[in-house]
Amino acid sequence: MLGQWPDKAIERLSLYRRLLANLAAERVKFIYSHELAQKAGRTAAQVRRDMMILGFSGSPTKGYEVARLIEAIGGFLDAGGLQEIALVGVGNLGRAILSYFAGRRPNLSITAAFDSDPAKVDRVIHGCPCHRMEELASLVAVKSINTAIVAVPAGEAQAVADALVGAGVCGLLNFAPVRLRVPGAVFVENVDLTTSLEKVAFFARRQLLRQE
Amino acid sequence: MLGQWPDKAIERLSLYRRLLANLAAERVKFIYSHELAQKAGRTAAQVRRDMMILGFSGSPTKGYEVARLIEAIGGFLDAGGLQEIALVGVGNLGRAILSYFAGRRPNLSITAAFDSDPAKVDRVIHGCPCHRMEELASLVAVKSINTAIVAVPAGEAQAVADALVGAGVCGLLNFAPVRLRVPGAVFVENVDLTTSLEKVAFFARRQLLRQE
DNA sequence: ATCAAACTGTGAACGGATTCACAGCGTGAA
DNA sequence: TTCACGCTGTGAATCCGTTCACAGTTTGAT
Repeated sequence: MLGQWPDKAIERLSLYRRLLANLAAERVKFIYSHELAQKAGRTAAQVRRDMMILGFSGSPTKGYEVARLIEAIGGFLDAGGLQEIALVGVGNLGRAILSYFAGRRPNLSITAAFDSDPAKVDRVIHGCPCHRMEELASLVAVKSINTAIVAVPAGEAQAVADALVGAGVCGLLNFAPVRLRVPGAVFVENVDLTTSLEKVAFFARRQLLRQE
Repeated sequence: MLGQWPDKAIERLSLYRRLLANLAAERVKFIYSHELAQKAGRTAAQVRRDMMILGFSGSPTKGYEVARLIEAIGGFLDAGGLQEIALVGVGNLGRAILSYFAGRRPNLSITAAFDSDPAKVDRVIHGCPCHRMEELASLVAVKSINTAIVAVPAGEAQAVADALVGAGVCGLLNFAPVRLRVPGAVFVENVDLTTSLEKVAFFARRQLLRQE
C-alpha cells in the first residue's frame, strides 16, 4: 500500500484477478505461486514478489487462498465504490469499447459518452447515453469523473485531452495515435494499435527468417 | 540490423515514423534529437540511442534529415513488399479494427477476415472479405500469411490461436483477455483493454488522493 | 515426537534499458 | 583562418524490474 507503484505490477494484479475469478468459478480454493505464474505467463518468483508488494500472505503448504486473494486485489485496485468513466468519440472504435466494457466490471463503468456528431448525441449506445461535446466539461465535473477514454481522430485528441483535464480528469486511456501533452499530475496510458500491429508484423517476419 | 532487438525500441521507431511523417507534411527537412524526443515523450539521449541501433546518422549542426530517416525506419520495419494480415473475429471489436486499419499503412493490410457467424461470412466488411472459419487454415497457408489478429471471445481464443499457428502464423496480436499458449517461435502481443482501463482508473484515483 | 518435503517470503544478484557526460565534429561568424 | 557554439555518437554509470537462492514455516507421515 505504500511506496511507488510500478505500473507493470498493477497490470499483473489485474490479470491475476481475472485468472483467479475463473478458478473460483471452478471451485478451486487454493493456488500455488507456480500455478498462478503458469497461467499468467510469469515466473513463480514474480508472483510471490507481487504478493509481497500487495501485502498478501499464503501458506507454505496450501498456497494462496483464492477467495481472499481476489478480495485483496479488489480492495487494492478498486475504488471505494463505483468509478464512473467518460468516453469521448463514439466512432467505430468508441462503440466497440462501449460494447466491450458494457457490464463487464461492476466497479468500472462508462456512464457518459460524448461525440461531436449530432447524429449520435442524445442516443443511448450499448447502454450509455451520448452527449454533445459542449456538455463535456459540466457533466464530467458534476459527476466528478476522474478517468476518461479518448477515442477520437488524431487531430482532435489534444483538444479533447485539454478539455478533459480542464474538467478535472486525471487519468486518460488514449487510443489516438498521438502523444498527448498533459500536466504531470495526469496519468496517460496509450493504446497504439498501429504500433502494436507493426511490432507483431516485424517480429513475425523475423521469426520466419530465423526458421529458414 | 544486427543483434537482439528490444521490442521497446521497435515501438519507438514506429512512433517516430508517424511523427516524422507529420513533420514531412509540414515541409520540415531536419530535426534535432531533442525535438523528436519532445514530440515522442522521450529523452534526447533515448532518441540518439535509437538512431544508433538503427544505424542512422545525423549532422551535428542540422540534426537528422527527416525524409531519409523516414526511409530508414521504413526499410527496417517494413517487409519487402505488402504484408498481409488475417483477422479472426468480426464482432464489434473486429469491425472497429478493420475500419481502423483500412488503408492506413500501405505495407500492412488486413486482407482476410474470419468469423463463425454465418450471417457475417461471404460479406465484405470495411473492404475486407469475411470467410468461414473452416477456410482459415487453407486460406492462411495459401496466402502465406504470417501475422494475425485475434479478436474473438476469451473462450475461443486458444482454439483460434492453435489453428492460426498450425496454419503457419508466427505473430499474433491478441485482444482476448487470455494468455495464449503458443510455441516459443511465435510472437504474441497482448492488447488487454480491461487491464489498461483498470490501470488508468487506479492511477487516476491515486492522483486524486495525492492532490488532496 | 521427529523428520522430510514443498512451499512461501525476501535479501541479494543480475541484466537490460535508460540516462549521463563528454569527446568529436561541422558550421557560421569574426 | 580561427574560434566558439551546439549538436551528434557513444562508453560508462545508473536505475529498476526480474530472477536467484535459501532460510523459515507448515503439514502430513512415521
